Parts: sequence; structure tokens; C-alpha cells
Amino acid sequence: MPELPEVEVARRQLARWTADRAIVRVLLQDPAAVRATLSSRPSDRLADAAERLAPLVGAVGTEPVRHGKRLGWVVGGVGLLAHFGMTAHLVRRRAGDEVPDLARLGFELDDGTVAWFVDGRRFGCFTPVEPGELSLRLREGCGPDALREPLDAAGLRAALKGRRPLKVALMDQTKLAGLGNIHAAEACFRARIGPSLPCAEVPAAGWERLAEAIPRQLREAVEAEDSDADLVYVNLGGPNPFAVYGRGGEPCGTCGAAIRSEEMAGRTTYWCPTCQATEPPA
DNA sequence: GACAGTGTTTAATT
DNA sequence: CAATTAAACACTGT
Repeated sequence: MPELPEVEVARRQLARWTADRAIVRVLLQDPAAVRATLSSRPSDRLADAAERLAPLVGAVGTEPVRHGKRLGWVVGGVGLLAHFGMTAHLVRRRAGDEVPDLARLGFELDDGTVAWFVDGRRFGCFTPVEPGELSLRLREGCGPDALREPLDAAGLRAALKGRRPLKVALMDQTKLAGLGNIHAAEACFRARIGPSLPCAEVPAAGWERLAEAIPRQLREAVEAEDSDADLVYVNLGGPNPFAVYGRGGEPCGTCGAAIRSEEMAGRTTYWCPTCQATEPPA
């Protein structure tokens, strides 16, 4: 589930798995996973993907960095940007083991493991850039990182202005980078604000609560997801860990009212009508 | 077989 | 100009 916390977990995995390890082979299962820009379209593939990744062989990478939902990594004089799209995640396997289903790209390391980028839906990709431009390209078109560079109440109010519903604005990566459909809904719940309330109608106290709720939501999600299951890919089956997301019709854990759901800007949005009592303007 | 889904961009429309 | 909607990308899970 690649929103900011999931990408941060992937960053930590990649850092742990590749620290001080040279890449001995790049396994390009799906050449279309390497794109000219961070695009969700496989048709934006780079024609010379294999050549562009060839300099990675023999090199040890720097510690990967993250901005919002993007990763940046420098290996062998190549800057790599990565986006995880809807379904990408990293899996570690031993070299020679069966290639994971839907693996797109693998980095084989000198300890006999492979870090695989697995992405069924193929919206995720890697984009090679000049190393000197990496930090710029990583942030390009993005607002501040919602976890590392959290905005205070005044900053949020200034960034998320206008008539847009709050939850839609929270997902606007150009204003604040990192929140997606799940964590935006959860942050609204934590701040006790209805997701459809226009930004212009959020009261001062609401911005204060949001400024706390956003980093807290993200921090707790990272902690919960940063497991030690490095060698075993654990499917995301199991109980729904969220307070409102995916709980339409269920009783709110806080007040017992039925969680509601409604489409907003094309995405299903969940909220508690009691705990988040702010109403849309009819 | 139908449908929804963690993301993003683009075009068309209101 | 602001905002929404639809479509596209491609595949899994229910």
C-alpha cells in the first residue's frame, strides 16, 4: 500500500539489504519498469533501459532517500528515482530462488540475495537521472514531505486553501507530499474533521489538530509496518488496521456510530459522522 | 464474470 | 480560474 509510510518502509528495507553490498547483477524482468519520467504508464519506457542500468554492476549504493511517495538512490554514478504506484513493494530472495511472481526488476547483491521490485499493476517505475540532479528531481513538483517536514497549523492553512474538500486537498502532492487515500482519511479522523469540509471552512482549532494528526498518523503507520520480515514476504491479509478506511457500515471504535463512505474526487472516502461532525454545505 | 483498489496524469466538462 | 469526472495505465482479490 504505497503511501508515504509504505515507501519509507521500502526505503529502510533497501538501506538494510544493500548497505555495504555491491550489486553483482541487475535483473530486468520487465524493461518497461524503467521509464523516462516517473510515469505510471509502461509505454513511457526507456528504450535503452538495460544500458542505463549497466553501470550499477560492481557498485555500492548510497543510502536511499525519500520525499513523499518517491525514493531516490545513487548507485554506480547513476541516480535512480523510484515510484511505487499502487501495488509495488520490495521482496528479498536468495539468488537462484524462484523469481517472485510479478517481479519487474531485481538488484542481485554480493551476499547472494536479490532485492526485487514486485509490482503487479505496473504503475510503479524507476527513472535514471544525473546524480547531481537527484535531490532536485526527487522533490520536483512536490510540497514538503508530510513526515520529515511537517507543516504547522498556519502552514497547512496557507498550503491547503480554497473550496476543495479537505481530504482531497490533503492528497494533493504538490501542496503536501505523502498522503494518499488511506492516510488522508485516517488523518481527518484523528483530527475529527469531516473529509468533505471545504478547506476554507476548517476552523483554526481544526488546523491545529491536523498539524498534529498528520505526522502522528504517518509515524505510527511506519512503526507498525516496519517489520523484521525481510526474507519472507508477508501478504497484507489480516485484520484491517485502520480506524475508518475500509470500514463502511461498521461501528466506529470510538463512538459506535456506523462509518459512512462516499466517493470524493473519484476515491472512496470513509468517515465517522459523529466523531467527524463537520457537515458539508448541504 | 463483474467490480473495486494504495497512484497519477491528461482531457473533457461543469 | 476552480473543481469534478472519465479514462488510461494493468492486474489481483473478492
